[in-house]
Amino acid sequence: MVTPNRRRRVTIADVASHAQVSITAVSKVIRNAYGVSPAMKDRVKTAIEELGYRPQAAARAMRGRTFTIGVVLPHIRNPFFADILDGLTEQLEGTDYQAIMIQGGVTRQAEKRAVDALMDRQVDGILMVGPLAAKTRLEEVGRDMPTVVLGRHERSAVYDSVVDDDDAGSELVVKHLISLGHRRIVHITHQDNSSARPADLLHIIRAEAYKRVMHEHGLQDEIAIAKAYYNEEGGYQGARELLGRSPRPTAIFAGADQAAFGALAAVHEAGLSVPADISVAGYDNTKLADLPNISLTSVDQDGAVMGSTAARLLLERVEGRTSAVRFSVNPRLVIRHSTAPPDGSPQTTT
Amino acid sequence: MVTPNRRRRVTIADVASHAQVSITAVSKVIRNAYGVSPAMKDRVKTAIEELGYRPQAAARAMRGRTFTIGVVLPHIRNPFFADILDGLTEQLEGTDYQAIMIQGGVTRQAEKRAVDALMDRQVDGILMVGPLAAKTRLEEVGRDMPTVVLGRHERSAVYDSVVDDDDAGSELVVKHLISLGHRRIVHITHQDNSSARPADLLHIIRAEAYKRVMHEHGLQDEIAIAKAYYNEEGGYQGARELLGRSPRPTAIFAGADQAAFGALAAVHEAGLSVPADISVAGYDNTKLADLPNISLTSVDQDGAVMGSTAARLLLERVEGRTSAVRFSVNPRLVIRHSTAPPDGSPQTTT
DNA sequence: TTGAAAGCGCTAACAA
DNA sequence: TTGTTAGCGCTTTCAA
Repeated sequence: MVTPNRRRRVTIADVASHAQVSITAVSKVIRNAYGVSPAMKDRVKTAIEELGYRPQAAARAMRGRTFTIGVVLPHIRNPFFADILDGLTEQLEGTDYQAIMIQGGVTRQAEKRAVDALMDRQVDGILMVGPLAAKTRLEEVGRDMPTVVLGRHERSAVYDSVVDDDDAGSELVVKHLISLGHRRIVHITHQDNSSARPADLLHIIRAEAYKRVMHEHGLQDEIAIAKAYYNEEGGYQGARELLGRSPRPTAIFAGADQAAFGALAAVHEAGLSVPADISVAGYDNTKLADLPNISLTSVDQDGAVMGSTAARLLLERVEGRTSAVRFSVNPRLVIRHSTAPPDGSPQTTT
Repeated sequence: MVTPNRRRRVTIADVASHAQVSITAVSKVIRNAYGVSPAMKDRVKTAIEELGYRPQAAARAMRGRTFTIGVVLPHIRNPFFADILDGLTEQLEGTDYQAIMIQGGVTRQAEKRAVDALMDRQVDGILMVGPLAAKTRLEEVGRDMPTVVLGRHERSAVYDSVVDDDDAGSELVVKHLISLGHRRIVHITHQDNSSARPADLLHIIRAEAYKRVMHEHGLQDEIAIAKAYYNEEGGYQGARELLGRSPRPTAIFAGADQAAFGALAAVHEAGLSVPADISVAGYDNTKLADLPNISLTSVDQDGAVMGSTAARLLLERVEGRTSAVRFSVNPRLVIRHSTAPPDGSPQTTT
């Protein structure tokens, strides 16, 4: 037994007395502030090393920053969020900032609790990924602290936005299916719990783009949308509902890969095969979509770039920027084996 | 524009003056401490409501708790972690505690940074999921604060452990394959970056159990293990390596579902079909394993129970328990369509 | 039952 | 360049 019980943490005062300097001097060194001689800096740094001193975020928070970025994720089950987080982590690497995550959950109430929890903990900035809250609430948060919102399309003057061009991405999928010769193309969208203006939500935008493109190709009578969830279960339920239509659709466009996986399950269960009997496409281009036995046609939105950009914007705000910035990534269609012309019809181009 | 710029946060002093009581009184009320009359309590609660007061964690941290539980996850790409987190969140619901997550990464150095970051932020307790650190380091953490370690098998007197019986789980899979008539059963394990004693790591235990059962059935000459990673890419690489053996194995047991998905990809790519040409099994029983077009035989370890237990143990420690507790869940084999007798051989039972 | 006051570890204004 | 000192918002003795 090396140490008996909980040991007292080394404080700035310990470092000061060990280095025989004032507390201020130590504070200046750890903050890289002006007005310290190289000699002083050395002595202090040595003392810090020797004692293994680390500043306590709580004490710093009382006067200044916590060097903490709070990230609110609805949940961690969507692998796309991992890409975002990777980009964010990479961008924060080398800075003094640390990202902490918190689950926002699937209700606005839980999400508010999560955001409040981050504010209570005095994070320096907050990144909200696909939040449910209304714009007014987001602006409330944005007024209280540096804020970046990822995945919502409204424009605000008080927080920054990072989005994918969901309208363009959705259009890519639908046009691809139409060019393969499909007409009975159906869509699985997300049943949200949001109080946002519908037009600002990515799943609504994807669904609207689907409708728009169908219209533009004279296929308005074929439009059919299942409202489920962007997850396996939702995709399964949605596909079951849509497969029950008569005549049966020849292509399913799920608004997210996770839902597309569920749709694939429903299709198999119905004794149909992909893509011979029915084509399936998703959105997000998750790693799983690339597995040969799934090989799902999907839309790639660069999550890592979204994450690193969000981090950069957040740090800029922490450093003082107050003007709002909006960043948009361009989606890219990744065609795989889950989409093909409908039963033997020749491939045509529109 | 409702508020001009960053508004000052409501403090305990604001509440006190608004309620015309002392700061101490307010403090007592928010802590549910003894010695407050119901009348006082009412007045204070009303004032808190009216002002929308929320205690600042940083200030509380200077004297007492932060009501924060820190969770270190290697990454968030493994859906099994989501199950753990769900259990943890549910258990914390209703308490004043909030869980925050931080990515530990894949190197010991990054993991240490993450743990240090949590300590700097004065979390009340820490849950480490599948850490890479050596036992000595874990005990160091455990001596400094309430600690629960999930997924590591060593026994410690200073922190609690939550584990799956990986030996039993692995045995279930291998015996299942043997009973189907397989002999050339190979295994994909994880190439770790840990400085832990090998025997304490779950992937080593799974691999050792595989070897043990093979031995027990006289199949020691068929043992073959690929060291890759517990993710899609690793499973793909590992399976490619193992499929190159001659004669070709008839069954692949991947130590994790994620790796099994990659293995399925490699098998398909090799022009083989599952389970006709080769059986594949995984571990973790993730949601994806249940999709009909994957239908992966896997081992279920109840992640939600592990997560909620971890939270319970952590809160007990925060409340003062110092004796160490170890909790183990029993794995359960879930047989699906990815495993079957090898090419037409009759099903036998061992 | 109530409240005054000290102090947690740090930052920053100010003085030397 | 260096150090003194006044808080930041809470909790917790201790006295009234």
